[in-house]
Amino acid sequence: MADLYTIRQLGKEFGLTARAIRHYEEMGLLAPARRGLSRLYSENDRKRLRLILRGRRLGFSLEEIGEMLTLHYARPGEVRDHARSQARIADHRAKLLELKEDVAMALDWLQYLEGRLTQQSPQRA
Amino acid sequence: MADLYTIRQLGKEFGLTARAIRHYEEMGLLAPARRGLSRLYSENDRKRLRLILRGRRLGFSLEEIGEMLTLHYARPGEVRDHARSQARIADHRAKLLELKEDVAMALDWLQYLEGRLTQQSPQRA
DNA sequence: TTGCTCCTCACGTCACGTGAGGTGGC
DNA sequence: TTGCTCCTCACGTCACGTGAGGTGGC
Repeated sequence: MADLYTIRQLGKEFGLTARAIRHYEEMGLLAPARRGLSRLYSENDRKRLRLILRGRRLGFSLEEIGEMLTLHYARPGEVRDHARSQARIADHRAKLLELKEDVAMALDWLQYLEGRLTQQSPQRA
Repeated sequence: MADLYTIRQLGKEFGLTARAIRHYEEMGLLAPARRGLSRLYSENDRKRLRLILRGRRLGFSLEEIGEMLTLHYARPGEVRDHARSQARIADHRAKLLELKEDVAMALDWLQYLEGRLTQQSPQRA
């Protein structure tokens, strides 16, 4: 009935080891159901994992990601420290805007490196 | 005469500990001059450090960054494995384009979270 | 019973953080 | 001599990787 995933299935889908996924659980970012000792991940767990991985790629710590997940899954009325949440969002936005600049500059840099490589010293068979 | 920096000066400028900068040297990414036991960083060392930090923010390993620095500072004729270098550049470009998407999605997400926060449950003093 | 996947330790690794304890030149 | 900054170990931390050794259901 419900779409359920084993840890290896999720790992394969996202290119993770089972250990990594268990680590996110140890850190309080996931709380899958169990069938006996085995973990069973719901569609919602899968969505949380997707958010976790995006946060990691962007350079956020698991703690920061946990905060944002709590904010994301809380109903607006449940959010405790409103001012703090807004400040964290502002900080993260600032970091992302800098990262955006970094990405653009790095893409230009790769372009430059590639140009130098292909222009001169063509493969002499 | 020459613009020279101490390890703390560079650390302060880039928001790093001296330990971090020494670590990059241990990993072979920097090779500052010495005055006695103390390290002295040139303008070129400073530029290398800037590139190292951008690479780190973008999620590359120190080993990957080292490769790219070697490529960057080599004269085109000196580049050994041409095909490999182009492949690495292509891989990094692909990663950066995905990261660009991640940044855009995360910025939208923050917008959404902030909207939910400010719309409803206005601070009741 | 054999295979496969799951599990829980538990030590290793990468990129540093953080003192501990000591030296050097204005 | 006092302060400051530098140094070299060396152990700690975060986010996992990587076996070791064992269990469970098709």
